[in-house]
Amino acid sequence: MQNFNTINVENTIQSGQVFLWQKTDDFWYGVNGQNILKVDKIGKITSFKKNKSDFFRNNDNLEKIIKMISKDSTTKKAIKNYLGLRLMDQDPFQCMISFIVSSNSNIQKIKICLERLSEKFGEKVEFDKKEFFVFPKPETLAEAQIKEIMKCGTGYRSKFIKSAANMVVENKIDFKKLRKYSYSQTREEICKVPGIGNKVADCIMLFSLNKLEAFPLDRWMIRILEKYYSNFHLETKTITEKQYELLHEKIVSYYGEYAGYAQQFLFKMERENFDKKWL
DNA sequence: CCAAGGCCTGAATG
DNA sequence: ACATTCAGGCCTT
Repeated sequence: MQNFNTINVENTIQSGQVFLWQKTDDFWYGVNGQNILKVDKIGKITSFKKNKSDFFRNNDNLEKIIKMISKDSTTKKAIKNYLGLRLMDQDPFQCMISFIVSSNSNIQKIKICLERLSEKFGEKVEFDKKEFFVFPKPETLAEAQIKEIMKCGTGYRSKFIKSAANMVVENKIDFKKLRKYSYSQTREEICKVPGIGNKVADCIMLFSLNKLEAFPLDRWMIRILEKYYSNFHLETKTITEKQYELLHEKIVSYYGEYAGYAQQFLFKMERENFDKKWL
């Protein structure tokens, strides 16, 4: 019996939100900041450290949300096929670095870069008789040489990583505050970080700052919207900042305050149709 | 405000 | 083989 409270762990982890996850036996293990999470097939979490966060957002009213975003046959189909897909509430620093790294890249490479960063700058821990590297702390990356960060394969994004970490250390980016800010206030703040534009900002907000109206518009989402919808398209050839904002406003007025969930269902469906790899 | 080019890197393409 | 293109953007001109 599927109901709205059932979590499809497989689909959730394999939906482009997280990168440092692997499956061993019947469990998924993942790095979440300074913590390691172990998830069974129904989404029950045990962890290396105390885990007080609602990682799978069980407090969201999925029945209400799904009712609200079920606006058309395309969305309904995506929801029907991938019921149990959740948004995750990640460690914000790891999420921020992850999506800075993601720009102009692909999932496989992002994963490798993040693994190397963790190995090089994160602490080695043992959990459940296995070894893991937790995600680097902001201080560590802030103090790291750009040259050394570059060795992880992050290329021109390396200097962004360092200064982003530095802004967190200096409290210019305060995730606790941002979590309480509105969507637009938060976006304004995190877009001050070099390497964070509209798309990366939306990912960080949706996946780690509790901003469910965030709707990341990457190349895939633009393609999806143009394929299935007649009124969601860009007026320009390239994704300019203005056009991004206009399209985002249209989307939110269409789907409502939980638009981010709609994005995740659509993205998952279309990428599966094209048989893209997730991790 | 928009278009165009550059950018690390590695896999895919010709 | 080897060159070119492209990939889940961002920044500068």
